[in-house]
Amino acid sequence: MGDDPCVGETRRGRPTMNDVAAAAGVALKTVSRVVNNEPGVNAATADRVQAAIERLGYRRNDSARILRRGRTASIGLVIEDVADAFYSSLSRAVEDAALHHGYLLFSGSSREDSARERDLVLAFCARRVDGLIIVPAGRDHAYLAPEFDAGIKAVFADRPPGAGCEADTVLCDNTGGARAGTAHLIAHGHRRIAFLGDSPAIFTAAERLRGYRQALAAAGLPYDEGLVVMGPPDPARMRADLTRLLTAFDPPTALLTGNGRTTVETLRALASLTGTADAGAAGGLALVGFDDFELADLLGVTVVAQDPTRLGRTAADLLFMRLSGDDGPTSRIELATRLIPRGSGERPPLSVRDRTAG
Amino acid sequence: MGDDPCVGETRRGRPTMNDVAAAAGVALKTVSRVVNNEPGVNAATADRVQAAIERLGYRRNDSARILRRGRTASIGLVIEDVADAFYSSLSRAVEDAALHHGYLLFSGSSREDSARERDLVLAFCARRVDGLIIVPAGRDHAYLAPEFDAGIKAVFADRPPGAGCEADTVLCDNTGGARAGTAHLIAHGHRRIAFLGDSPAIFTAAERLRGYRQALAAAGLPYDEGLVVMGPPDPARMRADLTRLLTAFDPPTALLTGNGRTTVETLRALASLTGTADAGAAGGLALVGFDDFELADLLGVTVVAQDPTRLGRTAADLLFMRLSGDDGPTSRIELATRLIPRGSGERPPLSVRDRTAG
DNA sequence: ATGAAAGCGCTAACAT
DNA sequence: ATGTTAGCGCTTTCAT
Repeated sequence: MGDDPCVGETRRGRPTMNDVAAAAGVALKTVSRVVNNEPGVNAATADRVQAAIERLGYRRNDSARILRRGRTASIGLVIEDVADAFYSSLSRAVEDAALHHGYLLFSGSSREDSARERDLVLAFCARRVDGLIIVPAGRDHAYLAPEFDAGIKAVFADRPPGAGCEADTVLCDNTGGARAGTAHLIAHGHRRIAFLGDSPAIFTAAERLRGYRQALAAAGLPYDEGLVVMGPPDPARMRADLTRLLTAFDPPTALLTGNGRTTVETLRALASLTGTADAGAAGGLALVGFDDFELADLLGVTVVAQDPTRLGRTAADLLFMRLSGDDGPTSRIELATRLIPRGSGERPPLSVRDRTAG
Repeated sequence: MGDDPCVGETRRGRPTMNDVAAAAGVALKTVSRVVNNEPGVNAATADRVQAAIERLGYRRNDSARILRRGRTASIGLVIEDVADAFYSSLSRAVEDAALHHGYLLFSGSSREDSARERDLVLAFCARRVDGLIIVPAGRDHAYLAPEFDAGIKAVFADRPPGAGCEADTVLCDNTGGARAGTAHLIAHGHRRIAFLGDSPAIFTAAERLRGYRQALAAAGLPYDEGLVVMGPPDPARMRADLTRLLTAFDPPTALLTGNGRTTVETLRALASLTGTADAGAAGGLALVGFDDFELADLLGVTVVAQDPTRLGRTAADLLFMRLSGDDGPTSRIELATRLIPRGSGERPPLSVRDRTAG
């Protein structure tokens, strides 16, 4: 003690392998071997090095390691909003997979802003993530071309990449799910079914609208634009739209809501409009929600359930296959949805009930 | 075309500043200046460099930059579980703050596992994050000492650090909230109030139990261990415990549930036990939940609301103050809770209602 | 089993 | 306004 190393211990912000080597009286490379569990180090030497590491509080600087090795063992995840239950479940699934493969995760929310999506992706690329899982906000992914050239792997989740961008994609069966939900309402006697969707610029919203129309067409029902409301799930806007719908001359007897937040806001609006606390039955309207949500079971809300966990896991699996060298053609997977009847979607139209009841 | 740079364009995984410099016919440093928007570059030169950057698809390698500069402009966030609404709201607030300050965010979930908490934190430190926001799973943070020595800043959120670890901390007023919730039930005539909390090893669960006891004591009510059930919110276990509680000789007339998941699982269990869909009123029991949750308004559930967004924002503010040089004494902030009456907590005891009704 | 030297791609300090 | 040089902390390659 008292020699050079001691000075080194407080000198810079952090001790380096050099400091550890000096403290342990070995060469830099030996420290590297110990830190990385490489074979070919005498047990006694290794112990000495380990002791120095602990004494100095040494931690390997991964920036330097990454710079040298070229691989970062990290992936980037861009979603729409962590605070949304759908995406937080997806995040968790991706996180689990990353953990399992020994990868670290960068994550960020695009807030449905394509510039922000790009900035996040490029920031992650600047950190040289090995791969990306992207829920795209934008429809132009030309900015990814240099990254792909550089060997970065990307998987798109929930929404496909923009035209011209070839990449693995995992989607939910949006049209099929919306078709099934609509058909379910039709099967229960509804003829005037309103669709309350998110902003039509969002891929999933447009696809679900398509499924709704397909189901109407398949049943020979007319498509009435007056029954379709698309837009971000703003409570005030939705209340106004619902009021308009329900007080119209020929109001809908059933609603199909386009995503979790829309469903929840619809339930709120109905509760306040009809003054009833029993949201599931509000106004006697039938309701099927696209996307399951916490407590939908207690509220008795019939839903077309997606599986965000499976979505995340599938996307991660695909990505890690690419990262382990898979070079096959890109795949596009569509995950099935599942209709869960809980009461709100099985009510017959009010008029029919009136007739049978009266 | 056809000259050296073209070879360079496909040679390595990624073009470097050197490649750009060669392609633009300038020196490395000039490229650096352009990339980093440093002043002192002729507009024409800058354009030439910019063109080369775009042509080659150059992106700065942040690992190299970080290695050289020593600052990473990134922070690490360790929470308990992204898929939990409380923590995903907190995450989003931290993410917003990080974005606002131009920082990138590493995040990970500890799953209530202290080893995993430590691994995540140390992995983030190996990436040389500038700061950390930690919702600790463990109670020993000695492993952070070398990181603190190295100048890493950490803020603890939702739960305090282990003994001997001095760091900024932001908590909710757990005891005060639980006290208020319990007092609310007592004020509505309840004398036998059960407490359903999470595992007692969790700081917040223990604090809330403390608040519950304080309120009982303040009202001169006895503490009955038979009315207290602590444990992770496993549906089956909770059903069994609730059944036992409610079929006991002297059952509680009110419940205080210890966190969001516990509240939700309690509602589920009550709904299935009493066979009623009206979860809020299930069994005629009064109920106050600690922590607000989506749709609690529709279900009419009275809660003691925390503010996870504010928690995250406050923690981030504290961290960024430290990162910008604040070196004052560590602070410990307690955020107030808010009791939101929605019906379930205002019901008088069943026996009293029987008496007045009959 | 151990070590010396080179260099990953960048920025900081110092020329010119 | 532009260029040169050194070196961040590590891994790789090649000795010994």
